[in-house]
Amino acid sequence: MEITKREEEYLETMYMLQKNKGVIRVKDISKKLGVRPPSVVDALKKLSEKGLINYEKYDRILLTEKGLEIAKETYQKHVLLMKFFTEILGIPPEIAEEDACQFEHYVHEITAERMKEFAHYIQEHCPYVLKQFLKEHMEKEGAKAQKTPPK
Amino acid sequence: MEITKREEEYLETMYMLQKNKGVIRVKDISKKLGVRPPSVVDALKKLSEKGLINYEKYDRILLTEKGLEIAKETYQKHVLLMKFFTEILGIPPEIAEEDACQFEHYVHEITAERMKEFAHYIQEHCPYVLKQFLKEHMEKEGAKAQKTPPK
DNA sequence: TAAATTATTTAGGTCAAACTAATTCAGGTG
DNA sequence: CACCTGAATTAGTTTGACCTAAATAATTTA
Repeated sequence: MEITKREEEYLETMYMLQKNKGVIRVKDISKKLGVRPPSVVDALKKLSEKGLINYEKYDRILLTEKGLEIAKETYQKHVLLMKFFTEILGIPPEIAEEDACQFEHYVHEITAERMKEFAHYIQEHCPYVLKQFLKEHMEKEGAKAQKTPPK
Repeated sequence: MEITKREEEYLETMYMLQKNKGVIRVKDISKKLGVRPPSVVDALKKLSEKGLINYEKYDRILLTEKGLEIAKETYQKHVLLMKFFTEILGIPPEIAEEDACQFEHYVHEITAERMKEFAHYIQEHCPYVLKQFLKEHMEKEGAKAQKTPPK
């Protein structure tokens, strides 16, 4: 039983819903992933067969031990990538989000780990250089944001 | 006519074959992408319909203007990501290769661009810190490499 | 509690991307 | 030139991931 990238994404989404809303509903998964409810149900059936969630129709959805493990790993990579993209590279959150959402499913463990280490290392050893880099590159977006003036 | 990630990958592969071998053959695409020849032929037909290659069966394969453009863009992202992973993070080439091969199809323009700028910036403003970081992290792999002693 | 609304599920497709087995073509050799 | 081999192609399937339309269950509300 192989697990696909997309299934990983479903698990991660369910994990976050569980954390934030307390329950996992088809409708919310559907909204988060931008797919229609029937697609979610298809996915739930497969995940259930693979023993990654407990799912009986019209009943509440729960991640199993194994499912939770995968979801957490994925989520951690997501967080780590987000931090790197926003705090080191200064990428705007919405864009960083999309990049992280894809890369988290492909990136090797070693690369993810190294990105985290690098971030710490730079923040520790040359914080001013980093600050300067971010300042120079985030002015642009600041300017863009001004184009749609408040109020 | 949308172009898929996989089609982008086919185009990039063909571009590299063109550059390295002078001609593009089904067999070589097949080998590079790890798929069987019939799958390649399927892909070629679609790419042809989309006007990204010139393809008549049993005849030589050529990228069109548009196909070449996409191939080059993808290839450039690939190179840039490879540099970042190997020169900044110190990831071993084979692993960096796989990460780049996926991410190149998803990464936003701005993120890719920023990675390049960041690399230059760091190499310029704190080369010694970077050297030290790479040194510390590449010893491990050096050690691993020793496990299979030469000769 | 019966009716209306909303959520979920089933049934039946589509499309991309792969596969195997079988066929056709092209180039090189006896 | 006929044959052989390897490359390319066709035909027919499979699987993952999605969709729409229709049916069913659950929940809210009058």
